Amino acid sequence: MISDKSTNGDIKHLLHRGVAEVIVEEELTYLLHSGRKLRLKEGFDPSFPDIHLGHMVTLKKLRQFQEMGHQVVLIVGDWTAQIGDPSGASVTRPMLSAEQVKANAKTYMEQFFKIVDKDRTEVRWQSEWFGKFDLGDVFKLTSKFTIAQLLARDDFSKRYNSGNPITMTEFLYPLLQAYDSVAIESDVEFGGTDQKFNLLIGRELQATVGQHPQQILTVPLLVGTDGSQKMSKSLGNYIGIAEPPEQIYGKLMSIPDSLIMDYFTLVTDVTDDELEHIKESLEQDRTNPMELKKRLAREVVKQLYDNRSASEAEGHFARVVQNKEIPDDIEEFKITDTLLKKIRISQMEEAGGIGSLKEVGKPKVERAWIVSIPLLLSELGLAKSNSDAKRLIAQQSVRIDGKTIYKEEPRGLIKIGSIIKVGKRRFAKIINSDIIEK
RNA sequence: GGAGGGGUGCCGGAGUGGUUAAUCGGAGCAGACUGUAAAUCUGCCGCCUGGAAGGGCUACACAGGUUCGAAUCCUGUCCCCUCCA
Repeated sequence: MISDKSTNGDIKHLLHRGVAEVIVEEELTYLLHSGRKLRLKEGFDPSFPDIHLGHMVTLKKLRQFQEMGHQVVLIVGDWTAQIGDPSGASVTRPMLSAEQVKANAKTYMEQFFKIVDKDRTEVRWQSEWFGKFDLGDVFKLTSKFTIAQLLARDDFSKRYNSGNPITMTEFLYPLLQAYDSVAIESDVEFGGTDQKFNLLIGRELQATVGQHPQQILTVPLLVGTDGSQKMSKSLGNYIGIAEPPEQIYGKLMSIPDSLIMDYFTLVTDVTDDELEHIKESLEQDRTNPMELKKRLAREVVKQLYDNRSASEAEGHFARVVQNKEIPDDIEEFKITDTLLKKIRISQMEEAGGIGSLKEVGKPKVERAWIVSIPLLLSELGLAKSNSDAKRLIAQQSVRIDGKTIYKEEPRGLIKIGSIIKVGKRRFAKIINSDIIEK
């Protein structure tokens, strides 16, 4: 049963904070007052399994609805994923195999339930209904829409007019999504503003089969860390909610100032009053925006992890980034005979003779090797290739145990515990091999 | 079915026989400046080799061919787009 504790104020806040548009607002407001348990539809394509902060905006909204007693219906788009959502795309997307889809869905849901309440979620797979679809059903579905209707959509018409291909399956995509709404008898569907078209088609289809058309709630698209395009995995400007706290914190610190307000509004729970304060201090230049970003980063990490992780991430940031100290969780690489062979040990008398790995394997044996630094970097993945490594060295951005490597002398001394630093942020540590290789 | 246009490096997009690893822009990387912000400036930006100068290899849809020499010309194949039907 739905609690009727929710006041008008609550509902207003629910329908406005972090919301782009509600269709139809009066109707949804009415439904929320009605005491009925609403079915909230959220679909996803398991094509990219990682959820990022951009998705989080919708998920937070779902959570808020859940807290008022409503039911989320999560639809796994195992059919539509094979088509690829054409929304906002300027090119046709590649199709996915069924296995990929399954694996992705699993990962997705693990992340999904970090934010959405699992107990108030019903998970449905599209294949439940589309698995049974035959050509007759396809005819029935497609005959309800016209090409003109589909071309009304902005990204389709743009592509069409600029001579880019649109496949028939892409045209089908919105119809399938719409059918999902019918299949689960959705009351409200959620999505980013770029989904508006698809969501509206859902309303139309529901109406034609005699269902009450779903309400639509769209959320603004979060701009990615690059500050210009919407956050998306393929653009590489995203912050994944499953990333480690320091990563999330660090990435948030790197967003441009112009996005601070958006991020606070969309992905944190700071109160509207606080939002107002933040806005003012930004406008009046009262606070160093960096401080506001720290607050933001803390808030987000706190939500995704906990308070402690947030403080730790902050400490990490202060030490490593601001004071340029060496991080404590550097990636470690075992030194092995195979590795040494690859990076060419030059026999080294001055360091007291070069050890073979047999000796290295024994703990406490102090050994050092002179190795080719370019080879070392590419072997350890700190550079893309040998040539790349050489360029990095030429730019004097490679340091081993604090000593800069110069291109005139691209060899260097490494030993157990050596710290290799490339650029400002890439680190690696050499550790002993506990397995003695042949 | 007919007519026309096109496929170049991560992306966009020049280049129509040699001086082209291929103009330029974007992205990316490194450096300066900073607040891991913006803006700006500098360098790099196929792979291998060399401390460097340099050398080698691979590359302009694919496969052949012409030529001393081809991203550029010819033939075939594949793919894409537009218009007409």
